[in-house]
Amino acid sequence: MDKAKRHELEAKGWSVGTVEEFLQLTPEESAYIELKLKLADGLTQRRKEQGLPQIQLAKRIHSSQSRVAKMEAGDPSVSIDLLVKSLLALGSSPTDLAHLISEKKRSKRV
Amino acid sequence: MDKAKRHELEAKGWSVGTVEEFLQLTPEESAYIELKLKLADGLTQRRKEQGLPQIQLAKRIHSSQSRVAKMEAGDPSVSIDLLVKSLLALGSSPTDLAHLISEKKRSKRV
DNA sequence: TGATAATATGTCAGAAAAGACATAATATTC
DNA sequence: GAATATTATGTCTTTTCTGACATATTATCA
Repeated sequence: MDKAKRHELEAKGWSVGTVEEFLQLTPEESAYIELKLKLADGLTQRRKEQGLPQIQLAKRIHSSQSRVAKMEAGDPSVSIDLLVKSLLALGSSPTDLAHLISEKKRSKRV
Repeated sequence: MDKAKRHELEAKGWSVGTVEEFLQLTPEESAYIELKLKLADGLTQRRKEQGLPQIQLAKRIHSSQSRVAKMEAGDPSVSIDLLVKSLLALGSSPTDLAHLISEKKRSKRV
């Protein structure tokens, strides 16, 4: 957010902070969530590279389309374990995972 | 294992292979297990660096000494999630985790 | 547009992982 | 080598995660 926008909002009585602040997350909690989101994004990326719909990936990992959707959304109900297993099933190497993890956050298109 | 040793064992009727072969693990399964062991080793390493006994780490992450022991042993009953959360609690950054993951296996002292 | 494919969301029973406790096995120190 | 600290193992109960299903929402394209 740029300074002008922040000041405009604050002038209108909004308190502007990070999502982390808003949700009262500890640094570890937000690090954990960001990690998960990086893996989630990586999964979507890899799946699309291989031209697979979620249902196909689901079959490959013996899961369901809905769970794949939740994985890619970084839903709280999915574990890092499942994400890692899925990435491995798509052919990611440990090094690939390391890259995903240390990568900068990719911003969402608007 | 060196060639001489292998031949010696095979001469005696042993079939020599990898643990992976022995346990009939798929590549993804063994990649998953190796990943877990790397995190487990990293955890032990970090904990000792900070001079903490397992019970102390346990308290910090609101868990128990026995679970920490199982984590460090890479026990099947512990998830990657828990390992990651513990590493984060010890101050590891995402980059640190990435390093752990892409590191070569450390051999056990004999 | 309407038809169809792809994704997202909500729910639930069963499976997996969690913390906790007791206790066994090792290290460490005196 | 006894005393103590640390780590490992086994087994409970409870909590969390999973796959599956139904269904809603959103893209894609004829």
